[in-house]
Amino acid sequence: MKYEVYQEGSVDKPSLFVILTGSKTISVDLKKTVHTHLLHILGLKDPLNEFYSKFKDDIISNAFNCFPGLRVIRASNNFESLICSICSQNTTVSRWNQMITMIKKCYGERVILPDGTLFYTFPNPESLANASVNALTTCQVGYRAEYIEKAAQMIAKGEVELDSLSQKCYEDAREIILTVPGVGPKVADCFLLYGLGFMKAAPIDVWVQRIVQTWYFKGCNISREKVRKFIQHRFDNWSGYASLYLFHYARKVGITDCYV
DNA sequence: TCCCAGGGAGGAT
DNA sequence: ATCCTCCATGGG
Repeated sequence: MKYEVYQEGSVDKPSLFVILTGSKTISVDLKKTVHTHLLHILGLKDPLNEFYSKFKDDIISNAFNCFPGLRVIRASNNFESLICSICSQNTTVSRWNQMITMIKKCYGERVILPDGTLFYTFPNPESLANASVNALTTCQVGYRAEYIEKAAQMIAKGEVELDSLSQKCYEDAREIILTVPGVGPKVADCFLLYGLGFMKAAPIDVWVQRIVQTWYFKGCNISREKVRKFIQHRFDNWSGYASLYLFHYARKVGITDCYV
């Protein structure tokens, strides 16, 4: 008896499937395993109250109040997490969702649940490694097609072992994943946080950078690398959470009227 | 038409 | 190390 967890849909319509294969009866042990896995990927074990009480400056406190209970959702599959992170660069969330949906439809496995629900799994590294850049472009991924193909080939060949990265320290894992085409500082930290669960990872995108510059550095221009170091020095193992809350807060209140 | 979107690579300085 | 330009694509 085995189980697999699939996260589906979009930010607006998230859904989650647990697929059990094997015998018809579900053992108590399996129930426990699935339960534990779900607690983990939904971040339900993360002690948010510790986070909220530990950091109380005006900015982060406002973010807490805006999104109480917001959690870091872990990916259930490392390869999917890597490709999704690569796709997220320089685009909008809606187009990002669109890209992933297309990739799954074109290269994933079609699954129909007993209740009739239809969805597609995320393709394995081999499937994407064998896809031509030209064919990938039909998934509306633009210039990222080349990144996706090369990254998939690296993983398929075993040149980078994603699963073994979680055994290493954050810095070593980061250095290795940065060698993958299409993976820069921000994409690397997305994968390290949401894929591998390194809570020290802090993805610094345009929003987090501008917000940190405005709120913590009086509007001075700070490089993304320095912003990352600042976040990690300040929030340590809560850096991933800090960047998540700052990101959503920045987008909610905008960048001009941040002193609320 | 121009600019931006949860950036990265390659090059020049 | 830091700064530039280009990359494909859709929406404002």
